[in-house]
Amino acid sequence: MSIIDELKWRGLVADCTDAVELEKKLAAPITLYCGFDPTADSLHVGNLVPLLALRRFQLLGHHPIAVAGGATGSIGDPSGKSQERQLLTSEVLDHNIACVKVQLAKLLDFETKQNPALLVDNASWTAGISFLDFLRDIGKHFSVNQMVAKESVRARMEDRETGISYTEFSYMLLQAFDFYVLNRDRNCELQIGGSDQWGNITAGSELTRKKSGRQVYGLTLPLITNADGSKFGKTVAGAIWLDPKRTSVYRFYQFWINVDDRDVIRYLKYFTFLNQEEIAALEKQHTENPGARVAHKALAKAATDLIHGPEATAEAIRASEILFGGNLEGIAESTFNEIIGEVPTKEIERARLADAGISFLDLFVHAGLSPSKGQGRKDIEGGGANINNIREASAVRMITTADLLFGKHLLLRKGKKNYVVVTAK
RNA sequence: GGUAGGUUACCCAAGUGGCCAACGGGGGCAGACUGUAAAUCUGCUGGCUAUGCCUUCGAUGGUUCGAAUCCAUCACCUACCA
Repeated sequence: MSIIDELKWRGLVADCTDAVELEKKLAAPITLYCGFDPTADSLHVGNLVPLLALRRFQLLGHHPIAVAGGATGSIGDPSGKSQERQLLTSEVLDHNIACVKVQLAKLLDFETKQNPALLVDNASWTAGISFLDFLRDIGKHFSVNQMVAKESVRARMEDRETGISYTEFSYMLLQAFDFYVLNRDRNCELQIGGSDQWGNITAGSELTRKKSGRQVYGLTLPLITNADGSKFGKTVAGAIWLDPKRTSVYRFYQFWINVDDRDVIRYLKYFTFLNQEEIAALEKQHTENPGARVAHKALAKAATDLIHGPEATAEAIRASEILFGGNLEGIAESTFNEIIGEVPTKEIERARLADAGISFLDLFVHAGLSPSKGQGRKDIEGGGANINNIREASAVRMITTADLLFGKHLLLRKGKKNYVVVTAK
């Protein structure tokens, strides 16, 4: 199967330049790139689609280049942003790049002899260029009239309240320059990116054509949307990150388990490497018996595997089975220990549980399940609070050492899904 | 620079002297139903040492027994004019 067919059945082609020519070109291995700006010290699930797309290309023999945006990231892409952004300090930027590079490196194959992936930083070719040279060599090829017409710029120009700084306005030139340089130095002929990158990508292919007379291509991936209209990959607590220090493996796994029924098949296509037959089989099972959530489990397992590896995934699955598998009655200590470290854990001094103990309300707030005592009282009296998986509706019920599981732990829960283990020490 | 209007809780938005911790909607949290789903219905949605107390309606100062509401000054925003 060609890469284009592969992307098409997965619903991963939003737009591309000159589809016919591009398809011919892709019959033989080519070099392509995708940029990732280090806006934080971790990528999040939203970055996953283009990143996995690079890998899909690699699996079918093409040469992927992941570009860490040391230069572009220092400017800030106005695409899809309604507000001018705060510039990152160079220390933060350096830290972010270092972290993001590690994550990029995990999902691409740099070892293969055939078509090893490449990781470069665009700061390496922009750093040495003087402003004057850039204006003369690159700026000359851009028409401000056209730049202003691009959606990302126009939206900000029309919004008189926020406007757009000259810095962000120039972002497009830098990204276009990347494409030109990568084509010149590495014979890179295709750039992929999210659909919000369309303007930046076409700017790059035009610059390359004007400067080197070479035809290069662009392909954009769709913006992922949730069925209920909310933003993909964002929860109230914030983004779902790839870094386990920011989003625990358990929470990462749970994120996929909790995907809307209407989205799960689409996401299997977007976020896993399961093939057409495998996904069709899952779709069949999902349609026949959605309650079994076979597709959700497959999605969560595959996605978590990909990012965190099979071992951590197995632990997250096991913890999920224990917590959502029914009651904890007669559970073995070793089994219970499997959920520690997966769900958030809080410590409490053993002395506070001695004698009269601590009120359930105070314990609940201590565990961080409620932001304040007022809210905690409402949560508890509303019947949403559990200790050791038994509902406790009295805020003043005293919790003592007698409540400890295995003489050590308390399992608190708010609602159906929010667990915290409180450990006495 | 002139004139008019605005600034209320996470967001939108009522309230124009006491009944206001502040209507309503969205969002969020929780409960019921279910499948750790969707839809629906219900409750909650400033804090506390809690039948009461404290802080909050752009900022500061004032009038009043009493202010989100009236007055003054300042800041910011919007519209029209220059």
